[in-house]
Amino acid sequence: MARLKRNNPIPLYIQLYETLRREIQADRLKPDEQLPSERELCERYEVSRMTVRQALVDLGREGLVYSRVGKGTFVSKPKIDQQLRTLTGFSLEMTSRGSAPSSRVLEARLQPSDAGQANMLHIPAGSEIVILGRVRLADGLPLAVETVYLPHHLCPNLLRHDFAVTSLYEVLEREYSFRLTRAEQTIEAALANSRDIGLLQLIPPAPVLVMERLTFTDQDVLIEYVQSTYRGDRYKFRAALAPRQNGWMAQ
Amino acid sequence: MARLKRNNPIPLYIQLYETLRREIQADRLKPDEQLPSERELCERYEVSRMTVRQALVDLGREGLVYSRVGKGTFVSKPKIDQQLRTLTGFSLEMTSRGSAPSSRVLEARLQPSDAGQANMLHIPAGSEIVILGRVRLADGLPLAVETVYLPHHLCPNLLRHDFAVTSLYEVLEREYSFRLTRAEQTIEAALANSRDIGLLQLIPPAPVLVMERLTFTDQDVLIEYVQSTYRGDRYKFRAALAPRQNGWMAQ
DNA sequence: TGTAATAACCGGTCTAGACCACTTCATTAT
DNA sequence: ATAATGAAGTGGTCTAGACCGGTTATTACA
Repeated sequence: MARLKRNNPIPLYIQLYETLRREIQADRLKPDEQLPSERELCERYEVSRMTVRQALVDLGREGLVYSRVGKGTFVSKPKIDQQLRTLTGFSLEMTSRGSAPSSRVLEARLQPSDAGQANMLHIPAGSEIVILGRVRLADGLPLAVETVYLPHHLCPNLLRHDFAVTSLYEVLEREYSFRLTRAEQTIEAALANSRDIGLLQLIPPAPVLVMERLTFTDQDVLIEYVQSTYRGDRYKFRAALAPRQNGWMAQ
Repeated sequence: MARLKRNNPIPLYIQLYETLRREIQADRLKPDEQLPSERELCERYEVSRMTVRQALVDLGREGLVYSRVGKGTFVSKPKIDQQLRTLTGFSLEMTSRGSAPSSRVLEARLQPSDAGQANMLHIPAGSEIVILGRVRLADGLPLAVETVYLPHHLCPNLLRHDFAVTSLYEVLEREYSFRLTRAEQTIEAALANSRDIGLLQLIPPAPVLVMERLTFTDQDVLIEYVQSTYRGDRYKFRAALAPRQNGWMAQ
């Protein structure tokens, strides 16, 4: 059992949160299995109960665990649809719902940014950006067309990866050590244009979901602008809404 | 200044949360105005700092306030687009973005539920449901077609209100004392059908956003099923996504 | 007068307890 | 055998402190 590191810039409750999350996502803790009680976790990890609760509360807010007074805390069943409140990439999302993700790269290049792109990414006009265009497939069927714009100076040499088989988010996290922590996303309906129709094998007129996303790192650095077009007949967004959490550990 | 009630089933941190929320929503605390410091709130309300923080954390999670280390906690600027994470009705949402909401009632009646409706609302098949169909307008222009299904036994005499001018959520909260606290919502793209085209004054083929929502009370009672069709050219959903709160109060 | 050190204050994290209501289960009394 | 009881364990809430690093205004020095 891993010990938590003291005198570390990473707070103890986040270390514990990530420890437990790894146990759950690696399936070492099965759905509906009971976690150690809060007081047991205190002893094992040598922290106070408030610290344990901060970790459990965060896990509960993300739907990974649920708690019952008098009984205990348990691992939740895995969710299927994309949870809007959770920031995941396409690959992770498809994997988690049991589909095999793949990609066909349409373009992967550098170019100087025009005024609009520079404004969107909060960089000086003319500075180089990485453009990555892909068709995203689930179980071999085209599901979305996605174009990502990144400031080149934040991720030099990004394009040496083959993004037909590699997850962009994994590279950004592992190789460049960016922690992607926040995003602003909009969703609207549109009619598929001729490009979408060809790439997604649609029959016009076809409705599509157009998703735009600005993703930020934990340092609040804007790292990507994504525009995705999803097939309207195959994709649905799901969100759990709550005007206030009823206590810390609602759900 | 109101005092918090002790020996009350409502936790102190929720009482404080609601006190501060009322101050903000009544505009007695203006955007970017600084709140009293955590230690000041401790003294004023005679609670410990952890309790104050639970209230502030909840306010922060909803975007009503934001905090800066070394500076203080401040009231956020009001948001414009619909925040997916926040549960609001159409009327409140339009008001908050500066549009005048109105409605045209298409149907308002009772009928026995069929199998599908009963299943959706978790009630016995054949028990009565209230059906309320409306065109929702913003500044006089049709924006959405909405049909709400409610179990009749939860809201008897609901239909004596004129829902052309009355907000359904306000009636449910004020008259029937339901606290609407949680919803499951899905969003997808579709082509407008002939009914939508007529009611929303669209020119075919036109894309629409179809939103479905199940709303629950604080007692976890399912109180409504809503299906809404929004004009794709006039409406956009916006969401702030976070994979984990970076600390409790990540803005 | 300008600047550097300092003290006061801020939110973020953490501790080591406490009491409560609820659940479960073993023990006891009927 | 069954029912009532009570103890043990659980999460939910709360207290009264503590230390840390970031921010800011003041103060003292050059």
